Amino acid sequence: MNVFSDFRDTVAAAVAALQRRGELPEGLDLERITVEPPRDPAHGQMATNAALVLARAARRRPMEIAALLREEIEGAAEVVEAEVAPPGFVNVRLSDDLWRRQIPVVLRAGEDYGRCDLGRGLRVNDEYCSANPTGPLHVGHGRGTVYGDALANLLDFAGYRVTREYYVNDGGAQIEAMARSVHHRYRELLGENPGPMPDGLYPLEELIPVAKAILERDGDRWAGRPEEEWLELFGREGVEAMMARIREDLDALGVRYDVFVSERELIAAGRIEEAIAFLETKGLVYTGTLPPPKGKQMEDWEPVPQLLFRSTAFGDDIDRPLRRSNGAWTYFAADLAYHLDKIRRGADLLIDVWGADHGGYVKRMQAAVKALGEGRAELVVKLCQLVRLYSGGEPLKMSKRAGRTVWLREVVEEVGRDVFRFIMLTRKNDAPLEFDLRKVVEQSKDNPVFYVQYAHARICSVFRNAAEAGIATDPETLAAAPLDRLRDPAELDLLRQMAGWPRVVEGAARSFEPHRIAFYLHDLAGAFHALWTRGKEEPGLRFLLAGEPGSTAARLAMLAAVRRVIANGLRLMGVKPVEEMH
RNA sequence: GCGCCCGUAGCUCAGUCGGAUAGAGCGUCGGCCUCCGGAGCCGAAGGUCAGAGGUUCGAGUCCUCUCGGGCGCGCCA
Repeated sequence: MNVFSDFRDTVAAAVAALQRRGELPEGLDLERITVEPPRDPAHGQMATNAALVLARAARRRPMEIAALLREEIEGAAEVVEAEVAPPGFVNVRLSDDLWRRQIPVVLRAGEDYGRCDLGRGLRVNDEYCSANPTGPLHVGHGRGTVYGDALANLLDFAGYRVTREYYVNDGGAQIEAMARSVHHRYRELLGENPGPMPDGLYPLEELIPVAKAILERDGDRWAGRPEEEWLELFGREGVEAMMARIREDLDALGVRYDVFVSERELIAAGRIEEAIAFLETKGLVYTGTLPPPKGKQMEDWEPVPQLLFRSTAFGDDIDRPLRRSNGAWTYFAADLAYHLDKIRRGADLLIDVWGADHGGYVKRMQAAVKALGEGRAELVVKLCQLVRLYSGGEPLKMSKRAGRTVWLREVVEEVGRDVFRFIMLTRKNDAPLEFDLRKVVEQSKDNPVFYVQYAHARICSVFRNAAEAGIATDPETLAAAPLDRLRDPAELDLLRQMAGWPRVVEGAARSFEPHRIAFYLHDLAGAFHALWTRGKEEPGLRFLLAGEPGSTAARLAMLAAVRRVIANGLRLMGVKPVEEMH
């Protein structure tokens, strides 16, 4: 299917041949054998460590095994040259033709080029963003949201069955706080002058329209009434309005979900009791008293017997409370119900994307999933570090106080969806990310998005020029192109980079690291830009050559394939490939 | 005090399942626009991979410890 997995088969065949000849023992562990393009081009285009890995079990010297492997591999198809390098690598040069033949492979596969079956249809539930419905999304939410969305694209492409999910925390104390905030605004609108927004409530301006809508519909009937009468209504109206706003924010980012799950509905359906009853049957729930946290001053700490989940049985540091002293369920209890719900809906792998400030929650949730899934479901938590926002080198403080928060949508509207998404994916999820608003819009040089998009646009430009010159660019012509005209090292280098795409997809999917796509595309674009500039110095290397229809067709086929790979990569990132730069 | 994450070039960061002489962008210095789009290309300088042990044929990568930074640490979500 791709050059790398094919060569892996070649190596495996060579090992098997040596086993038949009695040079290597049977029953070797081939798992640790790797096949990879060496960093140093002097080491060929493909290298394997097979001899090094097998030496111990085979009780032979690595160099001896390597020499034997070299003989076998040299006879294999597409291998031009194989050599042994100390301490026992076998380095291989593959035929130019093999690389050229990747062009029709790419063109035929089209949008599916790079798709693989790594996931084998495994059902993945990918939950990301899940911001509380108490306000619009801010910039900090954007990173996890883009990460989770790109990860979903990636895993889908790698053969997983992905559900994209948003957990709406519409049931906790924060909703009551929002309800009171709306009521406060309601009283303001009635001219009651209730004073400044009390601490712990939300001073967001975005809640004023919610209060206004209630006022217009219900008049002053909730004024001066006890909380029990209006709290739920105000909370529900607030959640509805904020979720509508959040959906707009998600739209602006180009993020779509399959499922929104409401915490309130789970609770109303008795799912918490269900989850806890299930754990009780396993003997994992008990009433006990937790020790005070060490090293942290807790003046008001009092020993309180609570209903606890025995998470220590699954690697957590302490057992975790399920009920508060006032009898209410903890957030963790609701999360048990929610994760049980995910498992029951049929997920083999759960992915939770959280902010780094939730790191302390990982162990207990993994313990919970182990207990609830009885070992059948796995929970992977990906923590996204903070986004440090700057403007022209000056840090922007993002405090919770009203007016200082930077809303996601403002930023997306300012820099554009594609730029925002790409930048969010230029860092590993567990590394902090610097985002400078002004640099990103003013200085495109600092912006890897444009570098990649420029490559795509330049290729499109070549095709526009070809069309103007009356050169055929239809798929049949490109498919019939004499690809052996592609002989320049820079051309072959570009083809080799391009052929690495399936390997990048696999690696990125395996490690849940969509950022690898961004770096790969940057490198691929680099190889293309380099070739482009060579054409300035050596006119014979230009893509469109008057009087040489064969070479022109071959180069157009190559460009079409490279453009395809760039487009596929950008698509997984959720970034639009552009045909022209402005 | 405990747990999790991080420490790689002046800055921001990559670094493949443990592979060979550690890379990119920005910044600095020097080159390339009669020519398919210069938002581009080529070159130079810049590194005790925080430190010390260990495992291994081989460690930026795995293990232990130390130092430094971030996040978190009953009944908040």
